Amino acid sequence: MEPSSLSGLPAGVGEALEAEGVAELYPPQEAAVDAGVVDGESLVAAVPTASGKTLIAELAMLSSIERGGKALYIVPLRALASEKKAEFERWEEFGVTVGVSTGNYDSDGEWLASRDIIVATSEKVDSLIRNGAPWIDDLTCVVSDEVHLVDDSHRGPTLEVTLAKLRKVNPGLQTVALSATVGNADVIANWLDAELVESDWRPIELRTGVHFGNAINFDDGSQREVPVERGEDQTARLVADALDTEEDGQGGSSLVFVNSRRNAESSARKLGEVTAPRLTGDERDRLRELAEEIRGVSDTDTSEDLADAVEQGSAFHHAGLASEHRSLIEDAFRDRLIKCVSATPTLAAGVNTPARRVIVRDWRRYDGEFGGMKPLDVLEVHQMCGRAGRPGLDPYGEAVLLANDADTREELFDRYVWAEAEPVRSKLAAEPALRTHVLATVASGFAATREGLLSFLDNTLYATQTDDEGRLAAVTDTVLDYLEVNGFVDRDREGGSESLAATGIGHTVSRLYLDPMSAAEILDGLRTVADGADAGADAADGAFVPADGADADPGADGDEPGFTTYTRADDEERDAGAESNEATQSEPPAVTPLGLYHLVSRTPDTYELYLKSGDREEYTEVCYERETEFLGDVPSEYEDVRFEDWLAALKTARLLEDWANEVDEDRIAERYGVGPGDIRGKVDTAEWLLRAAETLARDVEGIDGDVVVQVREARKRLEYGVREELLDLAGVRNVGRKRARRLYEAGIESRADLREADKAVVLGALRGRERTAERILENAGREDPSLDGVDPDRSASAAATAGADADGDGDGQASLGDFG
DNA sequence: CCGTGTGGGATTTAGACAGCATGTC
DNA sequence: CTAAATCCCACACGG
Repeated sequence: MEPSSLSGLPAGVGEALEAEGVAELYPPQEAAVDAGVVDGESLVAAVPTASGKTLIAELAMLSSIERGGKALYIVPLRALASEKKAEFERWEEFGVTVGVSTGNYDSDGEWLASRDIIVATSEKVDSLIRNGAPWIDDLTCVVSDEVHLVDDSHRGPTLEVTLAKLRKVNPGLQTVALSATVGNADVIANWLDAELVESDWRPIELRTGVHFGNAINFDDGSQREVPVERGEDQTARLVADALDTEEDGQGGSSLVFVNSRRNAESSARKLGEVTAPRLTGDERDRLRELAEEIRGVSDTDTSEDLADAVEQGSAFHHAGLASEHRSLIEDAFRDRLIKCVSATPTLAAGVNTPARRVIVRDWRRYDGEFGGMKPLDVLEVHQMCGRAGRPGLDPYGEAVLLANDADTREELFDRYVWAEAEPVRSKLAAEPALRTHVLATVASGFAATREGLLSFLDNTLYATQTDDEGRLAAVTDTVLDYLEVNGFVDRDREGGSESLAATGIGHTVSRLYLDPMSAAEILDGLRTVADGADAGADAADGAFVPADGADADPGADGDEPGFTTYTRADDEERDAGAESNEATQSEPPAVTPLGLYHLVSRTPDTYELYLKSGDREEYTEVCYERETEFLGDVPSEYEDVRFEDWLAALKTARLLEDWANEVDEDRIAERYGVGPGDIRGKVDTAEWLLRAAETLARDVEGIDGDVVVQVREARKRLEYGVREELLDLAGVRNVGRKRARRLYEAGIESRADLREADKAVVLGALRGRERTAERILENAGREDPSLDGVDPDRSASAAATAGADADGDGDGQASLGDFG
């Protein structure tokens, strides 16, 4: 079937596809057309990665738009949103407009409403529905990329509920779901009332095999000799082999999957010895430039190590990298400049980064709950393998699993090569998931009664999959109790039915996209400040918290009945013993940034930092030293199982405090054992939660107005990464934490000072960077920012960084360090 | 005395979505 | 209940 023979697409699209080189649709694409994708039929396409799924989605969206409609493309990752947007923008010449909406990159609502295609993450779509984005009603086509992620216990329920809502709002909606090949695609199709197209077909041949001893044995029966000498590294040998095998005049790049960040880094270092000797002089030069760029992103050890590896033509990739690092690596790998990337699963499901050869070095990963090394899911390994073979560059792709002995080789064949991916199972019937979605469903008007709620939930994948009819209702009731007790939902039981309505705060929480448990924790903490001596009694009015840590169970996968007991906060207090609570009961604690950072860090919306050995001791000490700063009760060190989590949150809070005290990034990375990406991530999350806290504090009665100001300041200090006295300066564009501190040390303490100050001093403080200084003066609103003929005042830069590296101990003074 | 090598026990362990506007004369 | 690479430190060795 030729693209130009398709009817229903905007004029010229078929021809344009042919011009792109799509002379003939791929078999799965043709099957999708036969199933009616261009005629508005719903469809589930369960086909391998890189087999033309995106074109199926494009055919659906473009034909829908041609009929006067509007399409939404849902992605699982922010990075994919921009990738897809760029891809879809090639249709703009046919009059099709594209917009994106994600947490970081948001276009204004009205502008979005005018776009034909909107690309967004599932959470963002959920949020847009909660906030009543008007264009949701206009959608005629929704595409869900990587739907098999409904299986994810944390984010799957959001996708599931969001699709159910979209379909409810718009009954005629064409739903196109793109899935990896999974065991039960038919169940998904059944749920979405869609046709099913299932295929193993790939445009580029993929051979999957296992290497052991001197050869790779492939699934097609073929064998490739790759002898490994004694003492030689298996992975290195395979990477070298791919590089030395020229196809199209070029050696093949490799992607190595490993099971930890540290392994990724050490693997990249070792493989540099393989790639470096195979680089051309030109490549070496370009890699050196790239390495410099990487060093410029961040001055942490991680960044330095990455740059060192990259100079050798090898790189690592994991979530500890800053996002700029990640895209630099991804781009250079796609450009074949970097020959080999050692990665954690970040690259398996992320943006498109194919390689000739994929090496799955580690097929087991540590899992605390499992109690040891757990074999990866078949689906995950298949996704990794699917990265093998670059369309248009490689004639074939090779995926190789590594075995140390013959038994393992057989096991790997059985477990992964011959195996079908696991069936997808909904994780909706777990408390944390339902807590959020029940509130949102009620708040945004999808249900006004308990029965209505249950009947709405009947449209989810969970409902079509479960054999236990009562379970969803049981968890829903538990969650409703929780929401009612915390004042988010009003229930009215009359006769046989029960009406539900979100309270004012309930609406706010839903719109802020907070986990209701986070909101409860935050409100509880803020109220402690409001009424001082009455704090305990006040908390008892509204704040109930699960006592058994039910939420700390990420494995709640819908199999075990949820088990939660609710305890009044003041009972907790009594149980916990008096020693840690005396201070909070007798007088209102002064609100400090640390207190607020801890408050948001212990919320289920913040991912916990790992407590290393020695951390327990260290943070227990901090806990006592700074006892008065915590908002709410401190769990007892000896009697409360939550103490461990509390300490982990304290570690996060200290990281945030350091950031807000201008501690250098590399120092923080070292002190907390994290990468630059982790720091940015923590700061971002905390900023988001503090903003939400600010809104909550304003909306709720009984919270002191002064608290709102404190929350805002703590948040702004995180946003800019500066101490209080630099807030004004750091608000000027092009002035970050470093420049603000230098200006301040030079005597320029505010935006107003910038407008008045001696230009020579400004220039000196900015180390003689004329262009930068001019831009900054302009942004500060100076009338005549020109620095022509101004000589930098050298003495102004001498004081730079004094006090900038001080350890934060929360009293606003530089201290002598943390070794005392 | 000190740098270097060795061995065994201790330590550590993947990923990543959301909102939203502030200060001034 | 399950692993394995790496780190850390003590200790031995040789110059």
